[in-house]
Amino acid sequence: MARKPRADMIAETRARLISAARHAFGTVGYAEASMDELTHAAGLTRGALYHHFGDKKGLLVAVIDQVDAEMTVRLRAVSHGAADAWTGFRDECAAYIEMALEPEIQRIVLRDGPAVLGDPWNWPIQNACIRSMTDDIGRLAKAGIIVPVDPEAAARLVMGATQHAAQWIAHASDPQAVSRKAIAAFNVMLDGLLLQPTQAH
Amino acid sequence: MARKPRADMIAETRARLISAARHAFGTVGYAEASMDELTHAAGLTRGALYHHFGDKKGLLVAVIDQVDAEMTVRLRAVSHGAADAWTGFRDECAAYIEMALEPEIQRIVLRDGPAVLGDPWNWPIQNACIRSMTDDIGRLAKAGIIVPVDPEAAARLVMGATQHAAQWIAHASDPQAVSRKAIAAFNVMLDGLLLQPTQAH
DNA sequence: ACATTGACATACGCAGCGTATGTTAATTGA
DNA sequence: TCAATTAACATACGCTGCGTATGTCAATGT
Repeated sequence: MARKPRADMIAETRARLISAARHAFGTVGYAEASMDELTHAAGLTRGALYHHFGDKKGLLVAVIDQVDAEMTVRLRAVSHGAADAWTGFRDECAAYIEMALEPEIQRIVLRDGPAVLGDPWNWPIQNACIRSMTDDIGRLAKAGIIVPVDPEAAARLVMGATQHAAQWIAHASDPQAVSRKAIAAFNVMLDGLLLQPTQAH
Repeated sequence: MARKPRADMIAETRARLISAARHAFGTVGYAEASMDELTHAAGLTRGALYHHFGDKKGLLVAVIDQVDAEMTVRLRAVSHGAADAWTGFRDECAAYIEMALEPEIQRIVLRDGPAVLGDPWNWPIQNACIRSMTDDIGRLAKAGIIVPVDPEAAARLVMGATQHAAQWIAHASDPQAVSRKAIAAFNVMLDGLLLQPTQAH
């Protein structure tokens, strides 16, 4: 019974370590997370950790990869389910704001990741998100829906504004009210991209 | 000779420690900066450091305060020297991008600061910059130059886009070309705020 | 002049990361 | 089927580096 191939055991070990690390990094943060406590919580020792991930940073990379993959799936689902390109783009921005509000994503991907690993422009992380948004904007520009603008530049500006807005909301005393204000201002800025602005704020 | 009052000696000690820390944090980063090396470079020991700043984080706070003060002065100079409110606002945004390109500011204020101290919405840092930009936008809205939008929300979105753009530029293989693209896209977004867009890209 | 405060140095303990070494179980080859 | 080898993990160690406790000496107050 329990005819488990070795590869599955290894995958499970890795998954448990990543899961424990994800929880620790997401709550107390990367710097405060102890490798001893982390591995113990996963029912393992630091030996397993260093065997699989090399060092603490390697573990962080693995965690970020996992979170980023989930983010990409969620974003794709949003943009694919939209009626037209423009609303799809807006929905994707809104979805990104909501994701950036989640403490785990905010802490691990948006703060500790860049601080520990260096800025994300090099590592694969977030490039998936950027690429997705860049493609959307490129299509919108080609279709003549928005003003001709460099797609990647626009995508990066939008993502920057989005992340900032999310952190602002997350730390506000009244997140609901601040969220409304941020979304309203955000829509104004996005309308600025349209060739025929709705001006329907 | 050298009739130095005690207060001046203390101020000089603090200044030397902050200066050494600023250099270390700005080059190798907060996590990799050793307090021993740092204080030794300043001709002192860790005793002085812990006496004045409490702990490593306290030193980081002091460094950030200093850098932030300089940033605020530079931004105010830019906005005060502009012909009209709108160009003043644009100049300020451009100045902020340029500042965010400086490695010291990018690393200490924009990356390590938030990661180590938590998000900046609570500490005084950057609030000066935010306040300055918020005031500008508020005046522009009151004067009917831009669409009615919550000033703080707009300021935060603009700053977010700005910081992101700066990091993009800083890590590009061709910073000049990327900078042009970013500025162009940025102006498009800002024009979206205007009631009578120039559309002169 | 003497007491006191405070600026700074010295010395110590301890946590935590990384590595070197050991142990056990699964896979390979004949 | 049974070595032999490889690889997954545990154990043990050293070292760096932060924070604190203690000591010293100069400057200020009376």
